[in-house]
Amino acid sequence: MTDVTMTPTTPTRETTLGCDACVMRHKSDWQVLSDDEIQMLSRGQSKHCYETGQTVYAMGERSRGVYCICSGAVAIRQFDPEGNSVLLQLAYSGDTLGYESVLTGETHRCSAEALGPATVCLIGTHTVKTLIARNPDLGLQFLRRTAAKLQDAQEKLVQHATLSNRAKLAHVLLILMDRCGRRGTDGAGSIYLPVSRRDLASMIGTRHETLSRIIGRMENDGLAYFSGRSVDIPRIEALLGEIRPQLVG
Amino acid sequence: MTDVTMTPTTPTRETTLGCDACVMRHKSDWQVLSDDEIQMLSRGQSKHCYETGQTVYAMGERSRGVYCICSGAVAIRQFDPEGNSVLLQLAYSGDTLGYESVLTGETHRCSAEALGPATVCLIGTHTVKTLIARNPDLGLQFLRRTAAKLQDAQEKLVQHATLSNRAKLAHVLLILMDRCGRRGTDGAGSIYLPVSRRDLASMIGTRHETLSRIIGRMENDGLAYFSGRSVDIPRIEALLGEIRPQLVG
DNA sequence: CGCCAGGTTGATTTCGCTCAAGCAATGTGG
DNA sequence: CCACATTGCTTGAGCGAAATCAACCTGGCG
Repeated sequence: MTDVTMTPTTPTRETTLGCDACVMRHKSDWQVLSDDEIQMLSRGQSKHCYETGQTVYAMGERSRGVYCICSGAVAIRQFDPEGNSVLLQLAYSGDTLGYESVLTGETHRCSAEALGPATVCLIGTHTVKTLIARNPDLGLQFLRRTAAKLQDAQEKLVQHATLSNRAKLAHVLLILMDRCGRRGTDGAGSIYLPVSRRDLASMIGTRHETLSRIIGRMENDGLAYFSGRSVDIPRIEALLGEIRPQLVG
Repeated sequence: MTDVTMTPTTPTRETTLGCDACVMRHKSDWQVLSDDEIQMLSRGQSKHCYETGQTVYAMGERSRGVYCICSGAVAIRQFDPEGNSVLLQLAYSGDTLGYESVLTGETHRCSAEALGPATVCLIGTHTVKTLIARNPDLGLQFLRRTAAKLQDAQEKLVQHATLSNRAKLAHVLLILMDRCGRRGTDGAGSIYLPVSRRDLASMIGTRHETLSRIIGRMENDGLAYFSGRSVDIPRIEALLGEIRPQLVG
């Protein structure tokens, strides 16, 4: 049972450059906007800096708009009534968060928490709605993104239903490898995990003690070596082979 | 290990009324269309009748457009490499399916199968894209729908990670109760299940043998009585109480 | 009639959860 | 600088839940 109290949301407010100068200008969903729409975006936005562990928005909170990550990584979690948390998604710079709540008008279903120092822009509800009405491509872009996330979530559901915990861990490691891993020359790789063991455990739907044991067994089998938040993977294909363990024929 | 071969997709083609006369005209996502856009929809659409078990579209198939259910129920499944299937979603009349693939241009990630006699309209890719471009509200409607489905899928993920199989079954029963159940006078209810035990088991992420045992225990505890596809629930609130079993302190 | 698919039940084993202790790193206040 | 609490992780023992393998039942159908 974890403590549900969160670090108070008191990020530093910044009033510097507009969105036209943003590094993510051409890499985010907002790339479909024209120059004057970007100006409109700039005016309806405010940039905030978060420290590790600070809350960008909290579950149950009223939506104030959507959040666009300029730098850093953000964890999207949901808490169950007992206070346990499940890490649903990792978001990185360029990702836009929280538009579900803007669309439905309901409160946030998830919390968003900075995993390290992060800068995030809040784009007010009114501005978002105006921009979507003005440029339908933005809505389409969000639709494409949401559809992709839905497929992702469904794939996870299938895996939770069919794979062993060990296979699920292997899968998560491969995904993290793509995202924040460095590839070696000979099919080897290494990852610096952006999350704690507890979160990693919640991602594969198990307890942290069980995760510990799985890690131990994986090290015994020479699949992956964990030390703090660093993971070394001698042969990446070996992890791939773990994903269908029961297919030994 | 189930057989992956499917009943051939040879639905009866119908060339009767247009979409303006459809019963779902004002209940589906297409309700945002104007009269002449509905005419356009009618011309770009073809209606098909499916028998129980017939495939509307199959996983891996190229997308031909989106599918709008006029009547009947459709199961959305995914198969894993071993041939096991996971039932991801139940769709009913008024629901629109398969637009993810239209948007991404990829092949279908899931299969759709008629659970009983069903009539489904196929709206060709070109028509869909034209209509979305012409009336942005349609895209927004799809976005809202997709966002809702995403929240749904995420909620399921949290439940798979935290709840027991018994609690998950209780939850699924409550959802089915809303969808296809009849409420009694005194807090009782009954459901006619639209799916087999195997599918029900896959919905809660377990084997059908285990489901059988859970059902047995639930009957012992007087929570729900199963007979074929009929379920009788004496007290619906009792099921609700099952969902947080470990909260007894 | 025999066959088959779908469902139930039983026996056995594996796996993961729970509770509990221990340990290292970090922080805090005297 | 040290005693002490806290946090994150690991490890162990015992137990309960679920997977697996297998037999068996039942109703529908050629």
